[in-house]
Parts: sequence; C-alpha cells; structure tokens
Amino acid sequence: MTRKREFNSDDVLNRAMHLFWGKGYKSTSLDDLLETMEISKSSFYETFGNKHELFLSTIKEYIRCTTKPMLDRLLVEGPFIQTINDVFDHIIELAISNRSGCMLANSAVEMSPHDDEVDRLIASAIKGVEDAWYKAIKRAQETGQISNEKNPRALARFIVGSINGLMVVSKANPHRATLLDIKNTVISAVV
Amino acid sequence: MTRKREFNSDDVLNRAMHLFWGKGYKSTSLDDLLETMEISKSSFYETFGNKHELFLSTIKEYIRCTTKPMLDRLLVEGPFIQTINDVFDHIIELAISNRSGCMLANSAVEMSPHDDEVDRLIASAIKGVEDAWYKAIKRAQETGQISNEKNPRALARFIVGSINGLMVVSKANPHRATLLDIKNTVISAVV
DNA sequence: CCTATTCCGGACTAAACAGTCCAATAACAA
DNA sequence: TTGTTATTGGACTGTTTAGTCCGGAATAGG
Repeated sequence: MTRKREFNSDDVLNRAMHLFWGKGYKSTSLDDLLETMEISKSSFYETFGNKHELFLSTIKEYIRCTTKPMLDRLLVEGPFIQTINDVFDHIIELAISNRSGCMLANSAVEMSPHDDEVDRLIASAIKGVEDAWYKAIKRAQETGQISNEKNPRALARFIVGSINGLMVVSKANPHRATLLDIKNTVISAVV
Repeated sequence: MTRKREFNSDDVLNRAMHLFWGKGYKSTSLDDLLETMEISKSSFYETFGNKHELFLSTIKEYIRCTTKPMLDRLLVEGPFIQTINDVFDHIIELAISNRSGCMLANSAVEMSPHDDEVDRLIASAIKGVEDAWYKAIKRAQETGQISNEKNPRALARFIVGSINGLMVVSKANPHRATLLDIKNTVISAVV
C-alpha cells in the first residue's frame, strides 16, 4: 500500500539534537541540519514541521535521553555523598570532553527571555531537576546523611544553580582542576 | 580643517552593548544595531570596523562598566559576609529586573567554543573575577573572618561558578525566592 | 503489471543578512 | 570664499536564510 520510511526518525532527531546542543538555535542553519540529518528538505518539513518545532522536539529528546538518566541516578540506594559525587564527576567529564555544556542551560541563556515556548519547556524541565534533587535530599535527611537543620528546597535549588554554573564555567575554562574545586565546595556545602 | 564627529562614540558603544547583552551576537542584526545606535552604516563601519569587532569592543565595555565596578566592591573594608551578601543581592536584583543575565556568561555560552577571540577575552575576564574574589577571601582569612582551613582558590572558583549559575537559573526561573535560596546556601558555604 | 501512496531532489521565492561604495554635505582653516 | 577633509545617507551587491512546491522515483498491495 505505502512505501516505508527510509530513515530512522529517532536517529535523525538525535543528530539534530547534537547539532543544536553544540551550536545553539540561531547558529544552526537549515543546511547544517539537512546535511547532518541526511534527509531531504521535503522529508524535513514533512516529518518535523519546521526549524522551531524541531528545536522543541530536540529539547524534549535531550530531557529524555540525558537529563532523565542523570536524575535516575539519584534514585539508586546508597550513600548520598557518593551519589552526588558520581553525578558531578560525570558532568565534569562530559564538560571537559566536549564544550557543548548542557543543552537546557544553553537554550535558557539563548532563548528563554525571548521565546515563550522554549521558556516554558526549559523552566518545567529545570523544575523537574530541582524536584528530583529535593527528593534525594529529603531521603538523605531521613536516613541521617544530611542534617535536618538544612532547608532541603534551598539545597536542591543550590545544586541546580551549581550544576548550571559548572556548565558555564566549563565553556570559558574547561580545566578539570577548576571544575573539581567547584564540585568539592558544592558537596561540602550540602552534606 | 576637519568636521567634528556628530555622535558620542562612548554613548553609541554603550547602546550596542545593551543590545548584544540582551539578544546575543547572532540574534542581533546590523539593522538592529544601526537603529539603536542611531548612526549611519558608513559611520558604523568607519568607527567600529565590523559587527564582530564591535562585539569585542562591547564586551570590553561591559567589563569596564559592569564587571569592574562589581569587583571594586570587594576592595572596600568591612565584614566580608556583608560584602558578599551585598554583591549577591545586587546581582539578584539585576537578574530579576531584566532577564539579560550576565553578558560574559551569555557570550561564553553562545560563542566561546566556536570563537577564539571571544573565548580568550571572556576567559581572561573570568580569571580576573576569580582573582578578585581570591584576594578578598585571602584577606578575610587573614582577619579571621573565614577559616584558614578552607582553600581560598577553591572558594573563589566556587563563587564564580555560583554567580554564573545564578545567572542561568534567573533566565529560566527569575523568582526572588529561588535566587535567595541559592545566595544563602552559597554564603553559608563560604563563611 | 497497475495503482495508490509516500518519499525526495532540486528549483524556486522572498526576506534578511553583512558589508561596500560613492556622491553629497558639513565644518573648519586659510 | 574657497579648498580640504571627515561624515553621512542611501543605493547597491552577493550571500545566506527559512520555507514552498512540484514532478518524478520508489515501494508496496492487489
């Protein structure tokens, strides 16, 4: 009845995500996208709508395949200090191996003040990250790993801020020593 | 012998700075610039070279008229905890009143990985900020306001990271309560 | 083989882009 | 007033931008 799709839509979306992640929205041209995604212009508009819609889709994809897995690490049992240490180490290694940073942070900086749709999407994603940390901190308090004197909401917000700060610093100064100094100070502030 | 310049070059540069600060490099068009700066295209190229050179000039102007004054606050005598508190309050109020964030952070995110000139300029500016905090922390340690056990270089890097984190968070979530939570946690980690 | 449906290359458009150039003009010194 | 030089508006260029559209090719079911 009908011809089958010749490209894997997930794979193609993933390539677009990496392009936007590395270059940002404005600096990524349609030609860039088509070349990287290896699809025709017709297929592009047919499948993804337009550049802006595709961008929103890639942010969702980023949340699904990068942010979410990181938050899942917070759910595993085990000493909180080790968990936060692992997560930050992971972030630091990513930041050093390529300078793309965090796609949510990049997009927030580039677009949130001027693009309502992006703004809403990013704000809710960041809220999700904050909530995940909040739960992990709460649990750590219940098991006596973090003092009950500390405000868990404030700590969660502080960690989200610290991760974003790490991302920005790594853009301008991607040296392990600097990032580890930040990590260690953050952790000592939390536990 | 010669006609006098009809526009104030400093004022015009300042307007360009605010435009780049708010919209970023790629999203600021030449037409945007000319309209805001209120000069002719000829004068533009005559005076500022081209868009990219102007951008570099506006970053220098930003450092001169925004970053530098903030760092000067660190030099004033007085309790360190009050100084850091004032500086963060100031940053938070700026972040809430407009969502432009910090021009250095914005530019680092947008351009550092792909533009060597911007990269060098931003990296050295951020290094300057770090050094200023380092000196302030050292002095606070010498006067017994901060424990000598703490690593002042790490603290300085942590503060720089925290400021940048604050800027990113304020783009996506410009609410005072969130930013104050971050501020308070940062300060409690330092002093 | 035939037909329905989907996919795609590439030509096309209209707007936006950064940047060049020059003739006209303005201001000052002599 | 005149000559000299700096400044300017605006016309112009060539490129890149996102997006549209259509004819034809590919693929499957019947």
